[in-house]
Amino acid sequence: MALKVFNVLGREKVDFVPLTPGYVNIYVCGPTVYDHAHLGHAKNYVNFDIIVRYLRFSGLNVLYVQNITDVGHLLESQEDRILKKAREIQALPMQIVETYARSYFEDMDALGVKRPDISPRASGHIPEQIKMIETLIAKGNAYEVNGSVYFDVGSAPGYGKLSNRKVEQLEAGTREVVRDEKRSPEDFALWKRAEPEHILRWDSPWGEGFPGWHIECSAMAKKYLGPTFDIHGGGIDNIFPHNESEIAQSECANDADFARYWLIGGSLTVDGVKMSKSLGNFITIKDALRDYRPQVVRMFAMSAHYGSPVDYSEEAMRSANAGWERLFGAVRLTRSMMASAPAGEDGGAFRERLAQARAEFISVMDDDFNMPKAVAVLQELTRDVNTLLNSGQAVGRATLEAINDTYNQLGGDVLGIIPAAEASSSNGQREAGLIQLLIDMRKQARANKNYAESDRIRDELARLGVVLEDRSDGTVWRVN
RNA sequence: GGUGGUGUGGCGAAGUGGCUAACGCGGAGGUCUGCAAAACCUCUAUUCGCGGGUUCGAUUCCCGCCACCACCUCCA
Repeated sequence: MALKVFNVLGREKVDFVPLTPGYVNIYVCGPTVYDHAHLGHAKNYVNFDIIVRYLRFSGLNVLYVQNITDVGHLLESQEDRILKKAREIQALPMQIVETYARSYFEDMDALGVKRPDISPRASGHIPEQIKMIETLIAKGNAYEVNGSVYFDVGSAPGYGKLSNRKVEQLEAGTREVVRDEKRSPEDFALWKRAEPEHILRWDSPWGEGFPGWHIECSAMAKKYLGPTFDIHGGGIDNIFPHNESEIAQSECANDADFARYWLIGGSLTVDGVKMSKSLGNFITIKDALRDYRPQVVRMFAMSAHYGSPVDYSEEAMRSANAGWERLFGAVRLTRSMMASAPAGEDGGAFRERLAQARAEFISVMDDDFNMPKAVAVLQELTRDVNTLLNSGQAVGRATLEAINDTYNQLGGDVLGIIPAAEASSSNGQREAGLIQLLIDMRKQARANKNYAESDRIRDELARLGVVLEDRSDGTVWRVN
């Protein structure tokens, strides 16, 4: 395969060559679970979901690890985010973590984001983190002060290579307490001494404390993917200091390259400003899913290249919705025609069109996962599908099935925007029967030119969310 | 101040050294329909932030400038 990716480490588009042919190890920075996930998370994780789905579609064996951060993030005030939340609602820290970790998975499941193969938690990997910190101290890359351990940035020659920062350019840290202890302002914490009021604490060789934020990803990536692995993903807002620090720690501790390819996703913005928990300008995934189908949120998430920002607005969501409706309308029509289509009949010409769409789709996805263009390929195909299906000529079942398969694979398996045909329940069958009865009654009314009655049936059904469309070969319905 | 990124039609957005600058949304007109809806067709950027340069030719390469965003402090 000829997959190319834009490697942020080096800032150029390069051929993607897995470390082990046929296998891809990928690590993506996961959320800190102290609140419900918002659309910014949705964009990022949908993007990486599609990347993983496409790698698998390409025949690669993917091991996908995404952490859950449940300890270690400090606020400006030196408070732990999770502890702060716990105090606010009078709950144990691990209750908070559990609540929002579940919420996160609920949201991702709802969005059709496939679960990572491994979702390790920082709090469950304290020994691994301690061990890595000990290694760093032993090798002279870290030092202990008053029960805390800091990474000596000056000892890591490559520090800054991902974000193109030089240590001397960095603004000095502003945290008084931290600054006093650190040898250099740019050094960062690997382990923090726990003050008496700090509930989340573990024993360590340096006394009771808790791990710094960056070390978890280094320790867990190493545990599950090895010292060197293929892809590290994350959001642009974590490129510095988090990702940069991960690299420094891991490469110093392991004497090996860390991730070989860095794929960094652009932020979701609102009115041009980043959507974030701290700014409070966020829309939760749960809220968004009350108004839009998960497939529409996915369409929105891939309206720009994964590395670019996407701006949220009602208009953008409506646009994504309308675009999705057009695509799915063709799929729905294909499926409904399959039920009554004549068997046999090859439809050779259209098979070629489908093969062309598939080839184009692969070609654009191979080019650094160009999702907007992949959607465009499906939109162009949809024009031809609609033309065929509305041409009035009989289309054989084999052709319809080939069309359906193409949508299922490219739009369904890879992009996750075409839901599989749902098996109808007995309730569903009863509903379909009742609607068909009304359609038959309306047909009779129309035959009698009793349009007042036929329009009444159509309007009443529309009020219930059932839309009727008259085609030359009969009336079809759909639930809006 | 430093670093990274972006600037393409009413909106979102892809893209390329030169064929008609994708695709979607929106808008206008048309076909079809009892009317709709859906679909399809046509139209909707002589132009790609601004100024130079390289070139036979640049939106695409180079330089400068302007604007916006992100990061440098917690955030995917």
